[in-house]
Amino acid sequence: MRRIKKEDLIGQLKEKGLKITPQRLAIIDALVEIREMHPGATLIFNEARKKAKRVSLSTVYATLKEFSENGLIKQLEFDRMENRYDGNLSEHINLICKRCGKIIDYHIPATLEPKDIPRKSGFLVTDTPTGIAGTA
Amino acid sequence: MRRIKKEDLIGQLKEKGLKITPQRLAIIDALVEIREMHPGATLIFNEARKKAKRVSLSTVYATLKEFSENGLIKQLEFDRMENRYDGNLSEHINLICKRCGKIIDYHIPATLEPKDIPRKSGFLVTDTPTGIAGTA
DNA sequence: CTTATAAACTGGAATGATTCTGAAATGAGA
DNA sequence: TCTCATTTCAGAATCATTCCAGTTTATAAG
Repeated sequence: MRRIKKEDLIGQLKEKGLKITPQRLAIIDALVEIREMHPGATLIFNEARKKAKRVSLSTVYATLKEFSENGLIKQLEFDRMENRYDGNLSEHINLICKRCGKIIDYHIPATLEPKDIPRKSGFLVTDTPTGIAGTA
Repeated sequence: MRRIKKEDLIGQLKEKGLKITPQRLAIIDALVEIREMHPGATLIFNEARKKAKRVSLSTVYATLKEFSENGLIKQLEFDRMENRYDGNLSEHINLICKRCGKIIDYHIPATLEPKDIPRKSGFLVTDTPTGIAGTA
């Protein structure tokens, strides 16, 4: 699984003409370090605060939104729970439990047909890279 | 990817009648060494300072401007806006379990019509990584 | 080797735009 | 209704860059 790299994110910030601030660096650090899961804004906020004292929750939200709008990270939105943010833009599917909130990056063998997914996993598609408009 | 050569730059300085100063040499060194990234003025400044103690940020700005005005370096080294990270958004679906909490990365076969996924799999599409929010 | 002088350098201040903050508002779920 | 995640907003702070005035320096001419 590919991991996000700090330099990559910073480089993309520059390319997009976004400014590099201590807050953004702290958030990037948090994203890089909390790699074992799909962190929500609150967790990122807490982690970022360890890096830079002056980070507000509003900024975390705004920054994550900014980042995902610019393709630096992926924002995973769900009906009934806190948003999660995914720094891993490689080929994978995010599965999220609506009940307990756990998120897993899972790689399915190429032989598995999409139509078999519901039967085998009972999961719900919440994100696709091919441009499908979202649906409730 | 084009490479910058130190001797080239120095030679061009002479041709253009520009003076060869320690600061400019330091900046050239910095440019040569960090050419794999998209260095901003600040990064070049920091790098140049390692070479020559006496370099100011003002000088870095002025020098970079001077250099690009004289064609020594291409402007794209500093302010190109296009994304150099191609292929970040790969073909995959994010799946979320509504019941048990598992997450699955599913690689979409070329034959599968994205908009058929919800119907065929029983999954729900709520987001796309192309920057178009598809969230319901 | 000097000297003259235009070019280059410096630190700080100015600039315009972006970003941050904290509190209050919103909105959906329990 | 209560709670919690998220958004909004206006003013404050910060960022990247340029500008400026005074000082230093590279280099060509003597």
